[in-house]
Amino acid sequence: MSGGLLSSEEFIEAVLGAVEAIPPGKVLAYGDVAELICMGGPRSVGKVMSGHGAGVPWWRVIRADGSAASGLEVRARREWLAEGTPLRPTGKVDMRRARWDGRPHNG
DNA sequence: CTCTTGACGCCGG
DNA sequence: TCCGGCGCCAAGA
Repeated sequence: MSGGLLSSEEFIEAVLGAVEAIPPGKVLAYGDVAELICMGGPRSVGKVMSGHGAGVPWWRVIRADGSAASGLEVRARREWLAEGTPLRPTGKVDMRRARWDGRPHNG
């Protein structure tokens, strides 16, 4: 099954795995996810989220400026409020406080 | 191979 | 803060 090189499914699994690992109240930018899994780029991550993000906490993956994806602003805001994600007066996520460092919060 | 299109990112004005 | 421009990565026509 392995074509040798990275299959698209592996990339998809890597992205979804990283997203599931984000603790509640924290977020990652699309580019952060790409760096975390050392694969692809922000555009590619967005592509995966668009097609396979329904089963993971998609609201924890946002733009680098703290805003949610187009069409999902309202739903995302609801989730952010529900799990206590640090928000700015502008309605965007406070990236400075909410950005996940990538390490288990248990420590 | 070239052009266009995305749940993107950074810089300038 | 709002826009426009350019770069980046992958897929489709």
